[in-house]
Amino acid sequence: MQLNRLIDFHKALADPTRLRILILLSHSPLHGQAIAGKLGLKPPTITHHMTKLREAGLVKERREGNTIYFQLERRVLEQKSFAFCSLLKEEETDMSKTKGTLRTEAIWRNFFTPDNRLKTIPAQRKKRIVVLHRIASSFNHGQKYEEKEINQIIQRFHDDFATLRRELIIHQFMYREKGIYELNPAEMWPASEEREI
Amino acid sequence: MQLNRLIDFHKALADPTRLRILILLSHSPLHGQAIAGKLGLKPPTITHHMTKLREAGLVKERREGNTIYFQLERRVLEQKSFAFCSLLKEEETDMSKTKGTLRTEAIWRNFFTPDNRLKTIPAQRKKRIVVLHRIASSFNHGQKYEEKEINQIIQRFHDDFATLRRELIIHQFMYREKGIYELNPAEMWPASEEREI
DNA sequence: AATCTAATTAGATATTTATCAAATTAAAAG
DNA sequence: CTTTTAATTTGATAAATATCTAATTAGATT
Repeated sequence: MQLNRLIDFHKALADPTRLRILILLSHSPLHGQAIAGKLGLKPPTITHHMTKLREAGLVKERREGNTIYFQLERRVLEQKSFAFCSLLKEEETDMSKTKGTLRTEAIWRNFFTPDNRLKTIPAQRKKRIVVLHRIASSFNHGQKYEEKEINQIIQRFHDDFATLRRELIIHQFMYREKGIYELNPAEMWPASEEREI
Repeated sequence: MQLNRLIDFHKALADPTRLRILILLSHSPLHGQAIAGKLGLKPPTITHHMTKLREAGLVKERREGNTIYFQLERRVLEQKSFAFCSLLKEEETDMSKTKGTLRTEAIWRNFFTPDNRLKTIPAQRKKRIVVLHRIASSFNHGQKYEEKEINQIIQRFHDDFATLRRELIIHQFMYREKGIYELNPAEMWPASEEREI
């Protein structure tokens, strides 16, 4: 499991001293004693923290003569910041693959072609919701979309993107603000089946 | 300082048990005993962890009869995941507002050590101007300096104070009159910048 | 070779924290 | 009002960890 890497990353950011170190390094690279000086700590303490930051991949170092400069790895920071969110998303799609109920699958078979096109928009509300679920899942949580992009993506399923777009809003899969669309959190999505709890 | 909130957030994600809880909740809301069962832990332990997750804003709860369902707050998770990156970016733009553009910072990183020494005198005129800017800024407008003082101050940056002093004059950062030096008004200083990216 | 400097390691201490068993509380159901 | 049930609080324990001083190491410089 690579959960451990994730934990080490979050542990690295779970300490005030280390956050302050990273903030300092965001201005410019620094060597150990400079950091110690600015934070009012002793060099061994800095070594301790730099070890953890290094293990998390958040800093790299270069030697210059006798002194070692530490330097922030911004890209790693950004990648790992979202790692857990991504993991949850994977889990989610895995789940819906294995857990999609028979009933749902039947609806899919009826309304989607094998290459993922929507044959017709279901008239019955419950079936329509199931279909909308699948369409909404092609968008990413947290990402903002312009109407053009929305239409494009919906059109991969069906040509009547206007109706489907409106349905996504009506049933709270997404919301619109000043022409920008974004997914609602999954908890706001309508349940497509009975509750399982 | 809202650093504490950030720390609490990362602490929340810095424990394997809590990550597993969040993964469970990403599938569906669950009540305490269910979580305890799935993880092979006792209810008090779950209470302990849910307290921390709640304080970090990562879960909310709803009561149903006697049992309490916990539910993941995806939006909060996504927002806070990037919070520290955003903070660093703000820091950075603050820096460049007060101290110069990104390009300037790159030059600084290349030519100055972290403790403000000039590694080498840039050969390229534009870069030299940027460097001279920083050195000239250590003098006060309106104050008169003797050559000895000038040398001393420049020497804090680089041992070749003669060259740098001459450059400061040539590029009109300062002028000399009867052995007395003084800064020119800032409007006479050469522009160090082309444009920001 | 001898010395200097920055960094690291080792060892000690105090704080935090993950976990559990036992006791208690809160709310619903009888 | 009493009982039931899930959750919480309390108190204890073991593990992790942030910090320091003192000793050591790794590289440069003389």
